[in-house]
Amino acid sequence: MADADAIEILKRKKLKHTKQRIRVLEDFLANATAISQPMLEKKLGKEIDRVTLYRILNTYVNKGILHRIVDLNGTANYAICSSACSADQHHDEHVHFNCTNCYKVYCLATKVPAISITDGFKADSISLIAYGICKECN
Amino acid sequence: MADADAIEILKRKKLKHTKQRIRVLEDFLANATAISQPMLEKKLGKEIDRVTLYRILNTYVNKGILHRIVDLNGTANYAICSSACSADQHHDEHVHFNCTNCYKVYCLATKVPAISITDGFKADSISLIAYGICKECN
DNA sequence: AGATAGATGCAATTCAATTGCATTAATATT
DNA sequence: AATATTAATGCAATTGAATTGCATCTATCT
Repeated sequence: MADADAIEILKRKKLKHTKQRIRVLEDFLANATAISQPMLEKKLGKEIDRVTLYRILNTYVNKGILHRIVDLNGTANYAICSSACSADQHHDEHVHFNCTNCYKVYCLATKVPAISITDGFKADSISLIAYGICKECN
Repeated sequence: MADADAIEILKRKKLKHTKQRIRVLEDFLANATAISQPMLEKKLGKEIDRVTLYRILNTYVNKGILHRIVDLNGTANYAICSSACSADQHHDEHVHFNCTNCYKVYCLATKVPAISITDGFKADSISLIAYGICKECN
């Protein structure tokens, strides 16, 4: 069952495994696609309080379980990290696609290319988002 | 004077040159750096109504005068486009840097590398944002 | 089982952004 | 130059995402 996977991840990250955290994590494990907070909230209904959901998502981002993608509207979207991600560093980042029509965010297979950063700036992570029309809207 | 430049640009884009539009455009011409809507609003004080400012910024993005960079917080930042930008296409895009400490957005000299997009997706523009500690905060 | 540290839920609040509508200003027309 | 037309502005109200404080509850540790 998916429960086991979720609990396993929480243990590894030294997080208490509450009903709510398991519920959210399971959802991400079941769907490889990115989802926005508002959509996730709608999906969960009254299972989890809005504030709790925000806090869980933040915790997961900080622990390297989820990555956050801010879309065109400035709304946070979340997707599960590759196993290589840790609390300190988010590795192996891929390109995201943000549809200008339906606003959905996709994780593409394309990896973010290495870039050179101007002297004096210290980059921790890089986000590459392509904007356009997605497969579904085409 | 800067006024002339701003009016020239507005003419070229077939936009009415109102006092407010000139004021905003001048500001961007004088400062090559990106600025957020809230900061710009604070800077302008009561010179321009908040809603008008939002509308001017949107118009400028649509006409290819400014480009919009959504930062970590989901807040819109704006910077002047290269001369190559048009209403239809934003060309010649460069890498942006978003400081995780002061939240400022910088336009770096580095160009966004070409990437291959998964079949079925049609990318119109690409945004590459590096997150980390900026020159000032270091 | 009891202690304790941390997570949750609720109410209230902040802050960015948008909408509707009346007013005003800029261009076009005569 | 005055008027008509079209678009931009300003104000009030509203939406929607995200955050904070605080009381309550729950998972882990002893």
